Amino acid sequence: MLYNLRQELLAGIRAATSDAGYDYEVDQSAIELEDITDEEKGEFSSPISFSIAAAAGAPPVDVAAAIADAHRSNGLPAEVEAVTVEGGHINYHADTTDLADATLSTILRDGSEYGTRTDADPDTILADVSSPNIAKPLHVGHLRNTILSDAVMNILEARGHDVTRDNHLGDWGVQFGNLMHEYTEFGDEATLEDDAIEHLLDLYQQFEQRDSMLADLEDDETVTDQFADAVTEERDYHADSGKEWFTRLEQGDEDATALWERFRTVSIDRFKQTYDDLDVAFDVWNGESFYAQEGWNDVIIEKAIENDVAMRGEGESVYIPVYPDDYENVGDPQAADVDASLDRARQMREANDDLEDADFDPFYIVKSDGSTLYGTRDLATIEYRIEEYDADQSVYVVANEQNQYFQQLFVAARKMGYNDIKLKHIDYGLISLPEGSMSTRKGQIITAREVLDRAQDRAEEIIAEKGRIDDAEAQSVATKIALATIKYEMVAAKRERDTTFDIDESVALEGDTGPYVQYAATRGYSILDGADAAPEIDDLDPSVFNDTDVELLFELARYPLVLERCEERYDAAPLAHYLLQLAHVFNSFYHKNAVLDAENARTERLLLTKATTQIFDNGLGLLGIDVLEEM
RNA sequence: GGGCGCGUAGCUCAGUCCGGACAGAGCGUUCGGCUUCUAACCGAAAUGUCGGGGGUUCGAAUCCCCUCGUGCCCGCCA
Repeated sequence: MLYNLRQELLAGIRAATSDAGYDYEVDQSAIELEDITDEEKGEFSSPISFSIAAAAGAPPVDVAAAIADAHRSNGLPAEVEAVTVEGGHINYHADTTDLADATLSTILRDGSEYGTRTDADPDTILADVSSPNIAKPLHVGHLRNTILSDAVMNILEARGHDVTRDNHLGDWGVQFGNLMHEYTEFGDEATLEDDAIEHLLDLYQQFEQRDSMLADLEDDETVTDQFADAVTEERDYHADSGKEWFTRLEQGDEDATALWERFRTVSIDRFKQTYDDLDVAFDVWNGESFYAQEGWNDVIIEKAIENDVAMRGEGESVYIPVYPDDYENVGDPQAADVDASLDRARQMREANDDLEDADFDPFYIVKSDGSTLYGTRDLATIEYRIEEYDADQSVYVVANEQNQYFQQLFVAARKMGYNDIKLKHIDYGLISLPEGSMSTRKGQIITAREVLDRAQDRAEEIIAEKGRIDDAEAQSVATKIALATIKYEMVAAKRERDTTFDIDESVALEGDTGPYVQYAATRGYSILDGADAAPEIDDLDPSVFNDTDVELLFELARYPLVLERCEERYDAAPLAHYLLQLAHVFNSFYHKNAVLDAENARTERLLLTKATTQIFDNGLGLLGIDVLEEM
């Protein structure tokens, strides 16, 4: 209702401004939603009189009064009771009766659909989500990605779009060649059988640590030349063998493929356990290997050369030049403006002996040894998404350390001629630990498993302390609380922010947490349980509502606006904050007001309670958090 | 050196994109509230040079410039 009212008021202000004799372009920012507790400001307010007054040389109060008068005589929306002018602001006061009636009937009618919308022309959105690398365990960073992705995609679906979640596995690349080398050289069949992921991680870390140690030795000036040469030889032996394995894999070699498939299978089996525990799912698992094995990489390389947007470098290498002025608005199909011509790059290359000095970044799609790299696969993914899905948007939930890479990818994609698709990097901040940043290579990680287990243990402890839940149910309730804790924590900070993940703090169940919201919802259910019959909307008498009731009503009414904001930002944090706020208001509501024993507002407050639990259900549901009847 | 973020209460963070009326929460601190729909709760109090400086504006936490601090990226890895 507030959603429509806002649009109606905007049109009204536009007309009133013009009728009052002012020439001013009224846009969306002219109308603001105010805090319900501030009576003076009303529910919506507009400050446009200040800018008009500044230009017209008249006092803002007079301008505001003139616009308000005009609006009044044109006719205010039915839901608006009065328009007032305070210190130059035009304030619209909603009619509480209408607000109550419209909001409650809408929520109770729409039920689980409340807040969602159907888009007549929905976008087909293909999303890279979760995207762990195989042969490594899931860690806290994957937890943030997976949970944030799930919530954002749920919200985009609620906003009417058609979303396909692609768990874009990192299952291709030279790193797996390295791993095959390490396994054939040092691996152990029995250990692999026993705990595949752990063994593969050990081998991976062994390869990386040896390589970086040898690199340090090479640079060490105190060693003899002869020794340094030996070090280089040793380092190249391993690195070359790894590259060779990957090349064999790309060429479909039987042994390489068999080994790779084995690594991949054990990894996916393990990932699925964690995804099940998190209660998230994906529509497709088109890892990077898919695009390589299905020939999409070749399509890209041919197309790039055919369209004359790529040039050849050393050996077999091929790259797309990216100029510094290509980046602006590159994700937006309407506003992107790239220079696909190779002329500038050719001139720059001639003018500079060294490619490093040229004023463009080469976006490589083929390496000098003829193998592909992640950029090739990402372009292939875009091609595939357009061809197979007719995608309107290709979006990527990937940490912000890859910001620059995605900008380059998008430029390269535009140059390839993918001009009608929206490209969006949904970046999020890195998670660090209290003791410093994480690194899989150094072995400093907290696994997703550890986090889930600790949260579960903590939730079970607290349930035992409260002693309200039967032992039989305690564990499943604890699981839901533990998940609420983790999921809320992972989306509560706005995406862009780096966060420190303190496991002890995030399993605390007080204050600004998922369980706080769950608890409020549970209280709602508990109240509804105490009523003999479900309240009927036809029995609603909005005149009995007091300020506390109206405050809650207002929170309920603005839920759709919150989802709109989430869609705009591709973020779930505004929803998480909203639900927290709703929980606060609802907790105050039932503390201040008796519901079941209300003297003259029992039906009305039951309706409010029912509507509130509905929104907890819907909103927490979008965050992937279950509501509990008891806790 | 270049690029991209971030800097708001002791701590963790909303608000910034689209400038408006006294800058908001949670934790922690102090005080009060469970024979009354679950106290995983509620009420009250204290706490701020919105990193600093300049500019634009009737009006700046919000926009622009400079600066300091901090994180990440700058590989024919992903």
